[in-house]
Amino acid sequence: MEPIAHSAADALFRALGDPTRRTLFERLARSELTVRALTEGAGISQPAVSKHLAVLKGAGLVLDRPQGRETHYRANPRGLAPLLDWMRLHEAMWADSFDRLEDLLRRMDQ
Amino acid sequence: MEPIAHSAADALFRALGDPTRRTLFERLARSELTVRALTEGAGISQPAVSKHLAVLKGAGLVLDRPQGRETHYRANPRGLAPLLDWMRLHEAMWADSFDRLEDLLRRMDQ
DNA sequence: CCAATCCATAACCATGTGGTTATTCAAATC
DNA sequence: GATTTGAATAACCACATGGTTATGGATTGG
Repeated sequence: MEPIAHSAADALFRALGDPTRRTLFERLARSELTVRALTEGAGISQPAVSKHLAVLKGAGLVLDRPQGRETHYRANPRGLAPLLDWMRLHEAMWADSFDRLEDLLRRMDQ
Repeated sequence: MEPIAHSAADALFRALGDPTRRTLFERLARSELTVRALTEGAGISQPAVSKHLAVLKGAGLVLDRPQGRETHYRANPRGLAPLLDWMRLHEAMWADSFDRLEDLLRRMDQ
């Protein structure tokens, strides 16, 4: 249920604001993993992991690939694009540091 | 549920995750404003604005300049640096994924 | 076919968060 | 000096959030 129209950046910031969730995302950025594999070492229960994954998926940060009874998750390479878009709005505040990321964004948009 | 390692990126993501707070930050990125000026047009009470400003200040996103009975706030030009650092940390990761994909496509072409 | 496994969902609980109004203190203004 | 004004703090409240255990549906394996 979404009574208010949140921007894409909203969902991204909120999703990444939780350290546990950000850790899950970082693990998925390295390799595709099942929920089972993610649960091991996460320090929380499997349902908690599933809920975090649902949030990450809702923010467009991860993609899921159901295969039989297990679900494989991986990072969405373009998931961070809206975050880069938002940061570009404030480019003036740190323009000198922005060039490399801007270049990356261009490559991701291909 | 005791997140021990609270990184700077944590505070940034959490602070920017709230749309009201991000709007305040964006206004301050344009010009320095008093709490009074920020409250007008924010749609919330003055104490609510003050609390948001305290969060933004805690995240290093804004700086305050008390002057007499009013306090002027402005965006901290270096406030977004940790966020940029976090993205740079993952830049290599994205690039790797991207390179692997390019590599795969190249091999398929032959 | 039956049992075990993987994952999502439901139901619940404690704490955090964002808002309010009331209050206080310092500083302008009269 | 008295009053008004700006901003932070306190006290409180409703709801969101992140965790748990319990459950169920689908799939795999013996």
